[in-house]
Amino acid sequence: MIHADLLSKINNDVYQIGDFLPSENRLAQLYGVSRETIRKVLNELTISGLIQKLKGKGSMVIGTQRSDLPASKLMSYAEISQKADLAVQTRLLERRDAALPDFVFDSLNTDFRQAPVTYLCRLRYLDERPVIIDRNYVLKSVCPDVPAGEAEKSLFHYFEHDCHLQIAYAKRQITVETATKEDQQLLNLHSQDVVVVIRGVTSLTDARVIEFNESRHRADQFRFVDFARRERN
Amino acid sequence: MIHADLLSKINNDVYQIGDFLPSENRLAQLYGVSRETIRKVLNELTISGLIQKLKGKGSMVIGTQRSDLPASKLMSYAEISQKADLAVQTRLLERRDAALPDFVFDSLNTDFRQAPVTYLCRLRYLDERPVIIDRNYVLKSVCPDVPAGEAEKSLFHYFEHDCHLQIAYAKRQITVETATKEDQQLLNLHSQDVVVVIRGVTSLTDARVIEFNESRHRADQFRFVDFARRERN
DNA sequence: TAGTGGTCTAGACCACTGA
DNA sequence: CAGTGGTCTAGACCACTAG
Repeated sequence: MIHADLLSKINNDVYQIGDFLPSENRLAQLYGVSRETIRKVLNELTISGLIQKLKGKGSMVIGTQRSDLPASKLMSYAEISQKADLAVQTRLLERRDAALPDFVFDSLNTDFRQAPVTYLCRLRYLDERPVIIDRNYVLKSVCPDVPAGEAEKSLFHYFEHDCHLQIAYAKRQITVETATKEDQQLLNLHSQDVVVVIRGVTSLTDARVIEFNESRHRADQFRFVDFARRERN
Repeated sequence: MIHADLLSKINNDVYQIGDFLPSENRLAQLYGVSRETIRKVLNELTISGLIQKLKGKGSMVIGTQRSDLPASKLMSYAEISQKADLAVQTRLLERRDAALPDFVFDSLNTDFRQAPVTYLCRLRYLDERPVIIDRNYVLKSVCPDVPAGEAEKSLFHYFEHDCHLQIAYAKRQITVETATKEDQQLLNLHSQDVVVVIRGVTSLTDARVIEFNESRHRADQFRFVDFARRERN
């Protein structure tokens, strides 16, 4: 893959921040493809915040993946941990069949009222300390069951490799809320502390919803990195 | 613009969530362009989270802009307020020449140590209540001056329309921190309260940095909406 | 089978940068 | 001026979906 090759060259400083990539025509020659094909790859790198194209000059490297790791990408906790090289642990606290509690999420998703789900509650540790409470509501209509063993590893991995379901996108919302009794207990917080709450819906490539989730983070451990491009009008 | 036209049709429910757009070939006919041109537009809508393409079936509408307005887009506060139709006010608290305080931002940007900037501190009100403290450090080398009048309106508007500088992208980081004395005073908080802090760097289309900024939000008013797509491997 | 999106091509013309 | 990226085209072949 051309994308993967350029990506690794950027991440490994073959092309450093501030450098220009070879021109589109040159890259087309080098990889033996047409210029439009190269442009599609460069476009992806642009969106990811790795390069900036300068008209008449070339494509300049402006970032790497390793520099802002725990980014806003759609990655599972397991994947992020692995990339970030952190000492991480997951403990499954609860796993049971349930109905989707309709008060938990936006009123918008009325289609899923009382839908049967597998409810998972997991506690994430960083350096032996609990930092995140993860709750997942996996729709049984899409994924009938989630083995306890898999839940302790990676949900995404289970969906994609064992169930052959392709995760495509997610909508998430970040807010800050006062810690509940349960938050305090599980994350070792005090009554006046707050947690960062991320609620979201995850969907597949065929646009079916597969799960709703809520992630409650210790505020002092929370960090969210974002890259945004301006809409050009 | 084809992009704008499809966008407005999605936002105005001409194509509703769950509907399929006309096929790529049909759209190419309708707009009198080639299919590849249509595909580029649909690709942008896909990235924005408005449609999902289903192989062999078509492009389904999965979201609108109005449904998740204050998104992770790169927009100024003035622009977001306008779109969201909020009763908003901005008060300029301070504006002076300064040197970029090197302790404020990542150690990475060493190029800018002690660079001359225009420092702005603004307080944002929502429904008469102060909710955000915005600090900007505008590089004088790129934008020599920022009139007080413009600062009270929109910085982005001033950059783009008066200075003819094109904003291209920004890197931002969200954290939660305990409120400083100044936070408490300006945002009417108590000593044990926290604020959501967004720090960022804004760059132009020619990859020059134009400003650093820090945005301190009342935690109870903070909300961040994100759409993320899974990298396909 | 016909229709859909996924990918790629070879070529054209433009606007912009820099020497 | 030559070289760069920006945009668009007309056509090809593929894999997938549905009837």
